[in-house]
Amino acid sequence: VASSAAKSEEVSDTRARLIDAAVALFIRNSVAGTSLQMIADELGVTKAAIFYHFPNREQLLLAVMEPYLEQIRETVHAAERRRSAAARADAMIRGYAALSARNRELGTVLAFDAHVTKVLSEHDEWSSLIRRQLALLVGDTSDRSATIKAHAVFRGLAGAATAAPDDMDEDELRGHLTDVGRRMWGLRATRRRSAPDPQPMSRSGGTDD
Amino acid sequence: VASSAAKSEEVSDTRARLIDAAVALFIRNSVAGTSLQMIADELGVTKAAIFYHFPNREQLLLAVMEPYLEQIRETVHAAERRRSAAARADAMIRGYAALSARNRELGTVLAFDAHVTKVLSEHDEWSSLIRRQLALLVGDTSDRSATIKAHAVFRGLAGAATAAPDDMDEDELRGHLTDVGRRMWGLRATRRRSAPDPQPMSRSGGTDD
Amino acid sequence: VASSAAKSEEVSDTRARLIDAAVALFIRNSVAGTSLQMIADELGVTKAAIFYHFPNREQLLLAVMEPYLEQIRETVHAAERRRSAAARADAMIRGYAALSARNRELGTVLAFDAHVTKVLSEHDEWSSLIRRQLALLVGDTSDRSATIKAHAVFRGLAGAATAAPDDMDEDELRGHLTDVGRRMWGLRATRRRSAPDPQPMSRSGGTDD
Amino acid sequence: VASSAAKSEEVSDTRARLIDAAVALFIRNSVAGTSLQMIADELGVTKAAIFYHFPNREQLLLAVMEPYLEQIRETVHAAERRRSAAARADAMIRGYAALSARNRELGTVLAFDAHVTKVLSEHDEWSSLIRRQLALLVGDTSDRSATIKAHAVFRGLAGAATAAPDDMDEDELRGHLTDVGRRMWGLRATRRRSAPDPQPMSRSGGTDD
DNA sequence: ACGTACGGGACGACCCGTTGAT
DNA sequence: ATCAACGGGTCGTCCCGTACGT
Repeated sequence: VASSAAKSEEVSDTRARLIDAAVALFIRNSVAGTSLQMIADELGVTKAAIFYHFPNREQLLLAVMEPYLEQIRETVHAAERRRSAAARADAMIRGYAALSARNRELGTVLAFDAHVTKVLSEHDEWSSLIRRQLALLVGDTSDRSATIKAHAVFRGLAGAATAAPDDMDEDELRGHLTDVGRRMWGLRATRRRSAPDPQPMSRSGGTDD
Repeated sequence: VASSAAKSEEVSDTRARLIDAAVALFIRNSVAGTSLQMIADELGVTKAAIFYHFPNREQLLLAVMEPYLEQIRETVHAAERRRSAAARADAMIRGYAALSARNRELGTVLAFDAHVTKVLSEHDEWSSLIRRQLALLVGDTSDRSATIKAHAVFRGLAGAATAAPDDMDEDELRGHLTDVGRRMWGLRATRRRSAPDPQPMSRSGGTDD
Repeated sequence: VASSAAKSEEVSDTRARLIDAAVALFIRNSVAGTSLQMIADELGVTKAAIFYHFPNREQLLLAVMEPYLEQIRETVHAAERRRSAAARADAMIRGYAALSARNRELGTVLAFDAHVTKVLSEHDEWSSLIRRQLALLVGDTSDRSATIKAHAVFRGLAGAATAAPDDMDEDELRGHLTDVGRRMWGLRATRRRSAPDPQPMSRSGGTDD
Repeated sequence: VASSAAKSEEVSDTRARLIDAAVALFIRNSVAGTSLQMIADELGVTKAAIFYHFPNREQLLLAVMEPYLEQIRETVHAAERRRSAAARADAMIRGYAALSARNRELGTVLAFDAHVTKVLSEHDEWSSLIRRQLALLVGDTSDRSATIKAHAVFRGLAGAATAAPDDMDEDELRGHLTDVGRRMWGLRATRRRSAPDPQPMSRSGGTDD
């Protein structure tokens, strides 16, 4: 059992390290600017090693995105369980802020890369996830400005995360992002860790406090 | 005179059409995903024709971005002439909203493409322009959240522009964007629900108050 | 052991055959006139195969030149060990004659090709080797004609080697070249008419006296 | 008449300047390393101007070589008029030395460039000229070493010319080259402008004294 | 006598992916 | 589980030459 476990750890070790190397290079050079050769070189292996663990380039990209998309999935699921539309929106904003704060660099790369967007749109599961994520803010009203505002929230939060100074920790960053996101959406902002806002608001806790 | 004018139109015709084709393809396939061969094919010419009009790929990209960057330059110049910090920030937000509304699709591509960002950072004039654009919002206060908020504004507005429905005209879109931008920045939003601008405007509005 | 040896022979086979093909084509078409496609076609492989064995065209060229440059290095080292200036000059002349006779065709190509000269001048090791080769004849006297004479020797010997009739063997050619070289330099010519060397030699003679 | 003369001067002016520019670039970058575009740029004209004056690249190359080949032709003609074989050889050596000294840089480029050699070999007039040039030294004897020596002379003299220090004037250089050439061929050298050799030798003056 | 605008075809350098051996 | 070796294709760049205008 021990040797088998050790073996399977080793087995998946290279796979995990390949993903890590890919992440690092995606951040440095963007997705399109990173070749399989560069990833292999980063680990000191050959390209063939990559093709052993992944059938092709796209599957490697998907594997890189998986943890990030999983976080989105959880956030969407949690938000969808809220009862009021306002609570759903607030949960989504807080969740997306937390998610962006947690994946400071990779998040921006994945959120804005054209190739990533295209790949996601071709996988039904992911594209429907994106739609549900949007629907949590927009609702099903045909408010002409809602879609625009919702996009502004998502792109704004994702884009702002990379701009954070290096010495700002994840919690503070998440606080700021939640703040901006709520304000964009028309909610009043709660200042975390500072003097709490006395005004009552649609309280719908979960990830905060 | 007529023939001369006709000639000079013809002369720059291919060059202009090359830029148009590049714009269209950049929007469809992103910058990195567009090869010179694709652009040439779009016009039914060979790659050699491209190299006659542009010394290399980067210069073609720069020519594509020029009009967009020129709009940014004008907006920054206009905003910098305001006296109070709040007026400068508001002018910048309104200007960027107008700019994003005017260049609905190309703007998003240029604003988020990693390769574009890199090319711009290598040209001193453009990189300093980007810095000034940011400084108009941030000022020189060392507010830890200001930079984050400013990035959220720019990325949010640029990202939201593409999401607008096709039948929404430029003015309405600009109104919505200005709205979100102002709210993000903590200013009160005016003129919601697309109340039409009463003031006459030279271009399609934005830099005046 | 046998299979391992056979394998390691096979392993470097294509690489060696690429160099051979390059040598043959360099002789026929000069260095500048030989493209990677031509070399690949000669072996029935694709350009990609070349790029697997060499990182770029220049490294292939360097690999082609290496054995030739190694011979120059040995000759220079041997000549520098002589005590008197006259002995050093004579050793260099005899060595260069032997070297030119041994590399009848490739030597001429490499010695005169402008691109080769440029590449060598960019590698410190090679350029200093060329300088030392020259210094062995010129010494550090400021004789105005010495440099000219030395160049005449090197270019003359290298250029004359290709002119040898096909049925002339290496030893006879070397004898003639040594002869001319010595006479150019003002030394008395010995062993004309191809009197065979009585001394035993490791390779095909040249650096011994 | 005056305007016509002025016109035809202007006419051929560009042609001559094109040749000069080509010569300068051939010296700097070798023949193969010089494109028509580079030549056009050097003069500030377009490639079309080149194609007006020369039907193609090869004809331009031929025009560049013409003056140089003309000098060879004269030298060969003069040498062929001598009666004894020794006199012909000496005349050829002196002539080639003078020629190499006069065309210090271009001579080396043309004498060693593989492409030039190939082009010359395709034009009967030039290839026969080269043969006659060689025959003047070799004679028609089938001396196995003669051809080799003759090549050494020509390549040696041409190659040595470029090595001359910049402050050495043409006359001195010619003297040195004549010296080496004669010594290679087995003749005793005459020191020009220095103390003349007292020994008698096959005197066959012409271009010297 | 020369410029404008372009075609057609190379070139070196990468790319992703596959095959067989170990 | 990994490597050596290679195919097939595309990229940006540069080449020579040409048609047409003035």
